[in-house]
Amino acid sequence: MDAHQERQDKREGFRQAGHDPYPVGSAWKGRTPIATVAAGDADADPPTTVLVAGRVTARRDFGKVMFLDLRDASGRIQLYLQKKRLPEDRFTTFRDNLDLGDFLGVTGELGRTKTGEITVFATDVELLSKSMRPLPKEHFGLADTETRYRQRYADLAVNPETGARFRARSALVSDLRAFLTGLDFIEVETPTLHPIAGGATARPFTTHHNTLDLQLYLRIAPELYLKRLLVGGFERVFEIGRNFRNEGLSPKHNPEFTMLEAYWAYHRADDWMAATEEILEQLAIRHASVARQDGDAETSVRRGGDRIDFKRPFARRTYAELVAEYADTNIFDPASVLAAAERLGIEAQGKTPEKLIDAVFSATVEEHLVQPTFVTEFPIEMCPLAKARPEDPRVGDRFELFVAGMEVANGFSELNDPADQLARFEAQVAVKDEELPGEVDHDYIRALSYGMPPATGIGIGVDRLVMLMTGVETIRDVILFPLLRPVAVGDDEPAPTGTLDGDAVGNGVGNINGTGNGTS
RNA sequence: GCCUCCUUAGCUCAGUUGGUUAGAGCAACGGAUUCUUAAUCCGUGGGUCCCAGGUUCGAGUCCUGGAGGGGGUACCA
Repeated sequence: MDAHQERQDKREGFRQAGHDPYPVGSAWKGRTPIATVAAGDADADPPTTVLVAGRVTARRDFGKVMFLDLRDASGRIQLYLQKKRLPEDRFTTFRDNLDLGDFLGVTGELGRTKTGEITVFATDVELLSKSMRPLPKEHFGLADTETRYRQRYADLAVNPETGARFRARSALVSDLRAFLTGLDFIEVETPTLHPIAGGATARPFTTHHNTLDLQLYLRIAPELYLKRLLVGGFERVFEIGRNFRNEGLSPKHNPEFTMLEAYWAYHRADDWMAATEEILEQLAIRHASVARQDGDAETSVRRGGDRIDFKRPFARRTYAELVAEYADTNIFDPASVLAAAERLGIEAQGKTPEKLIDAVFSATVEEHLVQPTFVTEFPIEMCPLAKARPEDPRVGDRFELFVAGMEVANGFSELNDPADQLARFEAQVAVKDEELPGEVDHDYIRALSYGMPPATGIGIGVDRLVMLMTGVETIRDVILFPLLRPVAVGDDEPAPTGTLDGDAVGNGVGNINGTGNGTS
């Protein structure tokens, strides 16, 4: 008999004893979080009565008495079940049919065991949900990376550091939002279904809308919509949302990822650099403690063998001087760039000049940008949506922030000259590259032609930021359900058969038409 | 896409130059046990060694192909 059959028998055992294995359980709505109970007065006389609920994660059985560990989102507490303190037959039913992983609701008195441990001495216990599959053993954890990603629920259930990392992510995103709203930015939501995939260079996912018989793209960036809002008079806007790029997977890339984009009228790229280093320094102080060791500065994180310090100000280096330093190349001299590509074994054939420069930069400079560094003054050809710098029109008024060799943010002074923008769009379309838009976004040009105030915009890769702050080296560790190739899953829990009004069927058939909880 | 490494019980892992019936801990099952906490003690069951071929007297182990995953690389503002 396999483990699943044993649990089916136990579930039936609960039913036979009059316990619904899947009750609505609302009596525990008023339960106290376990951490709060555990911090309560265990020595009160008379003892405090408490209600707790959670998952059973350990069991120590003494025949007529039983210790359980109960865990909820806030923490863990020990339960003490004793036959004579519980209602008739309750102890026997639970002793015989309880499994690790089951959810219980418990009423009890807060007290201490002989060893002094704060414990809930149960006076009543209810099964709140039966677990039909053994969780990985808590003590050994779940180490297999594939299982942790495919079955994140199991990873979260047994590996506390996983849950902690995603709570840190949530808190960090809240802070990002609070920082911007504190500067009077307003948060907006723009379309993710785009008729033209613009605002970045990337291969898009395609999809189709039936009623309009329309080919659509999942957005590769929200940029062009957010700037339309600048035209409309929103002077400070931001969006936090998902972008989709149909490209390879790597420790730094997931096909869908979270981007913060923010646009700030009457400011220029320099202003975003200053604001960004302030934000990141604060985030490091507040959310990166798990990535630090004793004695590290409060603004620093560890990554591999490196200690990265987010203390302001960050380094500022121009693109040209970095390429000169690490590749001994003059980016403004095509012959010099070509020679560098040859030295580095980069295939120049079929690459536009700016792509070739970028390839040289990636191969030689990126790995050296470990400490937070703003790279500035990108060649203007690499900035199709940015203004040129008035001091040197060969370069855009643009920066990228690199940390640990990763691009974390990208910002510039936004091009608002409609004629210039149209010319650059037309040049992109002429290249006929899968990663460039296939047609000019004339509506965007029309918007610009109404007049867009001078402004600066920034995009921050939220997943990568969370990686840095939580000290992990793969993006899959900060995305709850990273993309994996699907595999067939066996069905070991057949739907109940027989009469539909039998007790064993319960309420399971009420939703068979597929109406979920969503609004419609 | 290419290179490379990994895949053994529910989980974490052993498994020698190819050699008897593939092991351990935890989990599970039966029993004992009224203060344990990785409880303890006695006993039991549990395997598509990722899949399919091949070599061999004999394959978890060697070879070929495939699948899934990790890393690298390519691609990637």
